[in-house]
Amino acid sequence: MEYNEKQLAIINSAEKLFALNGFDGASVRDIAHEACVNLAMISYYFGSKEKLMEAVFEQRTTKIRLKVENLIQDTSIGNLEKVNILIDDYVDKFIHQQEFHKIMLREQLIEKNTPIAALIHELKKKNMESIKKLVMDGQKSGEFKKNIDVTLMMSTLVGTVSNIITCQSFYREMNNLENMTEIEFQKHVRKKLSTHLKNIFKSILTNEG
Amino acid sequence: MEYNEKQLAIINSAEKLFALNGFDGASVRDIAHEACVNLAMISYYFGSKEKLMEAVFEQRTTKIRLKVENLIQDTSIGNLEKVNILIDDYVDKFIHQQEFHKIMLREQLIEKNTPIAALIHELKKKNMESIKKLVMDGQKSGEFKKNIDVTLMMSTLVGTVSNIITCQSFYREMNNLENMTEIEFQKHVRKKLSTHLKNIFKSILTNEG
Amino acid sequence: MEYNEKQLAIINSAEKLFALNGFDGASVRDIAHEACVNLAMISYYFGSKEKLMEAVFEQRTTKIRLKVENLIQDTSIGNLEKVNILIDDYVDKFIHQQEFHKIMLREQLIEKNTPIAALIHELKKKNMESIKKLVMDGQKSGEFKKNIDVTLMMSTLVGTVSNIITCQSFYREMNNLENMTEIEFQKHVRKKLSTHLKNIFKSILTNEG
Amino acid sequence: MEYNEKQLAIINSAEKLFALNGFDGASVRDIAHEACVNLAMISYYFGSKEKLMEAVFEQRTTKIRLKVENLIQDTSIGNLEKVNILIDDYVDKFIHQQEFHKIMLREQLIEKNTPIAALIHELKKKNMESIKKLVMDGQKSGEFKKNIDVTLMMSTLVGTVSNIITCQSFYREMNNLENMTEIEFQKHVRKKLSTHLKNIFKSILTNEG
DNA sequence: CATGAATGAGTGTTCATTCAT
DNA sequence: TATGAATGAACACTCATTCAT
Repeated sequence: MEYNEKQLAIINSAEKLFALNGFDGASVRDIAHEACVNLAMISYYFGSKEKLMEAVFEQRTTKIRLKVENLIQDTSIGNLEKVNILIDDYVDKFIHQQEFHKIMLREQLIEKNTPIAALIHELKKKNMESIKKLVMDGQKSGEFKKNIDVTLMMSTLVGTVSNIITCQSFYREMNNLENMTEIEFQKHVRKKLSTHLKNIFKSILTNEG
Repeated sequence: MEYNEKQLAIINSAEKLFALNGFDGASVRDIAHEACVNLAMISYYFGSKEKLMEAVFEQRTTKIRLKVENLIQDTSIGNLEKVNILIDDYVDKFIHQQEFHKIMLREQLIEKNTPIAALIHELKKKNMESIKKLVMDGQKSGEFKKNIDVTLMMSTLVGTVSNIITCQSFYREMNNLENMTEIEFQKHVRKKLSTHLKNIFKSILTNEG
Repeated sequence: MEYNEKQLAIINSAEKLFALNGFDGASVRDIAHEACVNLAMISYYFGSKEKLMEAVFEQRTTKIRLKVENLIQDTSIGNLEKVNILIDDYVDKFIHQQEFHKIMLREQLIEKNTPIAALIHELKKKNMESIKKLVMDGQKSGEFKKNIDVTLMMSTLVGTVSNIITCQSFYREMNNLENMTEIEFQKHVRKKLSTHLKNIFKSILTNEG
Repeated sequence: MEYNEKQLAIINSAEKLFALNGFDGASVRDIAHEACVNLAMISYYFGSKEKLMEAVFEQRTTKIRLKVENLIQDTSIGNLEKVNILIDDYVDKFIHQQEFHKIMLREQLIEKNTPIAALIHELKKKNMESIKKLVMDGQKSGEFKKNIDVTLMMSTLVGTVSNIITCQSFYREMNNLENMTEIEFQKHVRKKLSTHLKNIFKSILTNEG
């Protein structure tokens, strides 16, 4: 699906306001105003508020899937190194698409079988399969331990990053980083998170620290 | 603050629907209907929808704080063991108050300075201070390593548990546990999460695996 | 009808708030709060908000009627002097029962046949008959002119006083009396109004100025 | 500000119902029904019930101010004649805009500093200044007496007319005019009021009757 | 006698959506 | 294609009143 300039403006504004106020808390009026388009355009282009949310998801998730699959199939990189690349990718993705990921976190709290829930589920399933394959490869090659709970491991990756992103102002306060610029802070968190998670994963996957 | 039966029914229904649909997605009508009380009772007892949300928080958080502080001060337990108890407490709390914690996760996504945001902030700050003290005690006694990023460590604890709770149906699917009863599943997850987190914390805090 | 202390407190509070906010604008909650009585007491004592309004009227109007009738029948006073006494009475009544008269002004704007409208109507009718008799007496004695439109004359009396009372802050401003105390101002207005109206009535009723 | 047909229908219905029931007594639902428009249109066009009231005022008061000012500046008319024209204008205005003037009377009973109170205040102030100038002109030319209380004089004008308008059914009854048509009655009252007030003003302003 | 609790009807307002143009 | 106007449904909340105690 390709969108014109106005449609993209709507999608971006929707992403921002959905992230900030939630689906119900963000009105199509506000989104239209933020995007500087006529209110009726949203229904006109996307059909409904729900369909707009789906468009936001579709727009942000299409590029994500391929990356992981390509990485797994690359035979020139060791499996632990692949894991480390994956961690860095994940951290980066979260940091640079904070708004979208806030929407995802929110949507996962809803237990209804919405089309968006289906999209998220599929995305996570595909990802999980790739990671499982990666772990099995590592186990076959002797790099990784046996008996690794991949789901739990991924929960730690996703959960830790989500938590830091969600609570970044708290993180700043706890570590006296209130005066850092946003850019500096992102750089700082990126480094810290990367090291922290790589250490954890090494400990989970391999036999020594 | 003590609540009568009807007030508690309202609080419980509110907790459930706020968790399920978010603050804006849950209407006071639905909450009143769920609690089998007249619509006007909610305003009558709590003043407003916002105040009801605050009552939900107040009701759930008052008991939490003391536990951690008491644990820290107990001199009969080793520091690593204290950490393990803390992990088990945390996992249990999340599992048994899933709905409330979903509300907390949601509220933290909002960046506004609501009274509830203040309550959450205070709770987290107090908790963090206790944990920091615990880690320092462990470092003084030589049990724990130097240079431990407590904030990151706690993010891993909270984030991992949150993620598992949020995505429990996905977790069931990934591990072929769809047919487990809710009780069995909780027991299973409790054990798994506990072991997983204790391993991670041991690796973070101490020098060997 | 005799009222106990609480009932009188309610009536007084009702008078104040009805005058300030109108019948619909004053809630029974506010009245109960102002009177420091339980909300349910109002329905309990007076039956309904409407009945409370009637009680306010009944309480304030019972004493008024007699005065005029007695004055008319007094044979020791000249008719023009009677008119002057009447004017002074009227001015005083308005000044000292401002709140109640504001309610009356408001009620007369409503064209519905409420019980209160009937009370007001009866009061005005009785009054008007007395005045008509007074004017006829004066005409018979030769003190007053023929062809006097008593209704119009009374409209000028009532209308002028009402207008001054209603717009007293405007009157203060126009005459640079903003710094006068309430008591001083009432005294001032009383004198001014009295003279003004007596002059007008003399001009209407008699043949020279 | 120019209004379309629907907006004018809303304003007219609002004027009618505000006059009849007061601001609080007239619901936007009733106004919408009276104007045969959808309930939401009122918020859509005017923003709120209060803003609608302001629109009613704005719509009715814009044309009024100029008239008086132009009259004062006309050098071809004597000052007493100007006063008489003013009286006729005033009487006419009240008779033909009864509903709006009832709203004004009501609003002046409220002592809050609403935007409408400000509008009324400004209107009255401007008017009063013009009249003061007119009286001073008359005094300079020797037509009028010295020591004239313009505020009281205007209170008599406005108050008398207000009272007659407010109590017109009582006036009909007192003068046995119940069977007159509305038009005939207006004509009758107009004539009576005009003469009555002109006499009073002559007596107030000049030295003989 | 008095009242806290409770209620159905009603309030003004906002919502996502549709439609005529 | 684009939009100002319009709408029915729903919103949170307040109302005057009632009732069990």
